[in-house]
Amino acid sequence: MSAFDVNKMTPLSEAARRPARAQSPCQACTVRHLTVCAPLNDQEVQEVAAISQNVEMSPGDPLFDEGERASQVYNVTAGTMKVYKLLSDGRRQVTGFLFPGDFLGLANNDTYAYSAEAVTHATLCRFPRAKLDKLLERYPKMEKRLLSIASHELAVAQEQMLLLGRKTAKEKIASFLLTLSERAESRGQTGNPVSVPMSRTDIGDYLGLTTETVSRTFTNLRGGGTIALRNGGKVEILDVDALHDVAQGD
Amino acid sequence: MSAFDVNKMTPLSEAARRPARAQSPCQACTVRHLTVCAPLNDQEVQEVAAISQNVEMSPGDPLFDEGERASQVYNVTAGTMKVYKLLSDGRRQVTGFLFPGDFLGLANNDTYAYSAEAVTHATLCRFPRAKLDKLLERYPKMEKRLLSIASHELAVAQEQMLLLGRKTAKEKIASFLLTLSERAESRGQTGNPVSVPMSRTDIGDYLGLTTETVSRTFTNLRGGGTIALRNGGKVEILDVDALHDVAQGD
DNA sequence: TAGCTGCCTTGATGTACGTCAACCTAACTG
DNA sequence: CAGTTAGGTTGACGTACATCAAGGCAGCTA
Repeated sequence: MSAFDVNKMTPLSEAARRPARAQSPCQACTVRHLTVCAPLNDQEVQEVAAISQNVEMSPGDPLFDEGERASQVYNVTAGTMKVYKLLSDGRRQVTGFLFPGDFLGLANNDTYAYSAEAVTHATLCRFPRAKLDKLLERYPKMEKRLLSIASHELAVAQEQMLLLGRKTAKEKIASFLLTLSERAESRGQTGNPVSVPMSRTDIGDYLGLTTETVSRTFTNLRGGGTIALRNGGKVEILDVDALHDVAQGD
Repeated sequence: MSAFDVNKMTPLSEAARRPARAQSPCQACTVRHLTVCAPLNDQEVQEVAAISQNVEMSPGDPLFDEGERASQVYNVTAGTMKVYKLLSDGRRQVTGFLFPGDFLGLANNDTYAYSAEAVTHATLCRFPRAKLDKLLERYPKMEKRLLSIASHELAVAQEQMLLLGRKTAKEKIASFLLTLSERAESRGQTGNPVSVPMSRTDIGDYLGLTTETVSRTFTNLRGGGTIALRNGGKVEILDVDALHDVAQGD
C-alpha cells in the first residue's frame, strides 16, 4: 500500500477495505473500458485487473479532495459521482458528473485538481497510479486510449464553457437534460425518461445557477409542455425537438 | 498533400504557401516543445521537423472552423491565437488564448471542436495529423508528452469553468490578468507590466462578459490603484497582492 | 400519528451585469 | 488635413437571475 490511503478519509464498506486482489470484480470494467479502443489480449487484461481494487461509496461520501496527492486512478462501475472545485468563501463549481465507464483522477501532475464525491450509491474500480504507470510503459496502446479519453473530456469541457459563459438559465437546463439523456443512452440505459439523480443544488453548481433558478426553470419547461417531472428523480422529455430548440436558443 | 488544405480557406502569406519542408524553421519549436518532457535524440528531432511546415497569420485571419476535418495539428511559435465556439445566433465563447509553445487541434476525433483565429500577427508550426500519428506510433514517449499536455489543458479548462460559473466580473478580470501575467513569465516574457494583446470584445467573450463590463471593470481596478493601463495594450499590476485578493473574492 | 429533517417549490424584492446610446481617441485614407 | 472607421470608455436604464423568506412534501424516527 502507498503512503496515501483513500480509506483514511472516506467511509468505505467492508468489502472495499478488504484487499480484493484475487477475485477483483473490476475485471469487468477493465475489459470494458480500457480495451474499447485498444483491445488487450487476455494476459494483459489479467495484469490490469490484478492491480485494481473495488471501492463502494454512499451518497455524500467524499472520495478525495482538491490538492490531495493523486496516488489513485478510478473508474466508475456503478452509480453517479460528481467532481467540483471550491472558492475560499464556499462558492462551488461542479465541473462534471461521472457515470459508469468514466475515469476519475487522470490528472498528470501529482495532486488532484478537483474534489470528488458520491452523488448516489456508487462503486468504483481503483488503480494505484504507480502500478498503472508501469503498465502503461509496457502497453502504449493503453496510453493512446487515455489520450483519447482526455481529448474527449477536453471537448466536453469546452462545450460546458460555452454553456456557462453564454447560455441563459433555460438554455442551460435544456442542454443539461439533453446531455444527460444522450449519455444515458450511450451507456445502454433509457434516455427518456431520463434519470436525474443529483440534487437541485448540484445541478445549480454545475450550471452556474442557484437552486431556486433551477427549480423555477424546471417548472417553466414543465408549464410549456416540454418536459414532465416523474417520481424518483426522472424527467420525461415530452418534446425533444422543442428541448433542442431551447438548448440552442432559437 | 491531403485532401483538406488549410490554404484554401485561410488567407496566408506567400511564405506559408511555399512548401518550406527542407529548411523548415519549425525545428526550433519541435525541439523545444515536444521534447521538454520526453527528450528525443537528434535523429528523432529531425524526423519530426521534417514533417512540419511554417504558417504565418495576420490579426483576424481564421485558421480553421469548428466542425472542419481536423487534418492538421499546430504549435504556436510566435504571436497570440484565440479559439472559440459559437451559438447559432452569434453568441461567442472564447475557450482559450494561445501563446508560443501552445498546441492547437489536438482533438482525437476527426473534426475540430472549435474555431481558431489569429489575435495578433502569429506564426505556427503545422504538422499533418496522419504523419504525426505515424511518428507517435514509433515514439511512445511523444504520446506521453501529448497526454501530459491534454491533462494540463483539462485542469485549465476546469479552472475556467469555476471562473465562468461562480466568479463576479471583478474577480474574473483580476484572475484573467494574473493568469496572463503568470503565463507570460513562464514563457520568459515580462509578467509585469503584462501584455494584453486581445480586444475588450475577446476578453468579454472569454470571461462571459460584455465589452462594456470589461471596460468598466478595468476602470474600476484602475481607480482602486490596483492596476494601471499603459500604452500598447500593456497593463501594469501595481498591487499584486490586492489583485490576488480580488481574484479569490476576499 | 406526530414531529423531524432535507429537498423542493414559490413568491417578493434586490442587484450585478446587460443593453442601448453617445462620445472619445487613435489609426487609416484620400 | 478633414473624413472615416474601429476600439474603447462612460452614462442611463432594463432585466435575468440572485437573494431572502415562507411554505409544501416525502422519508425518517419514536
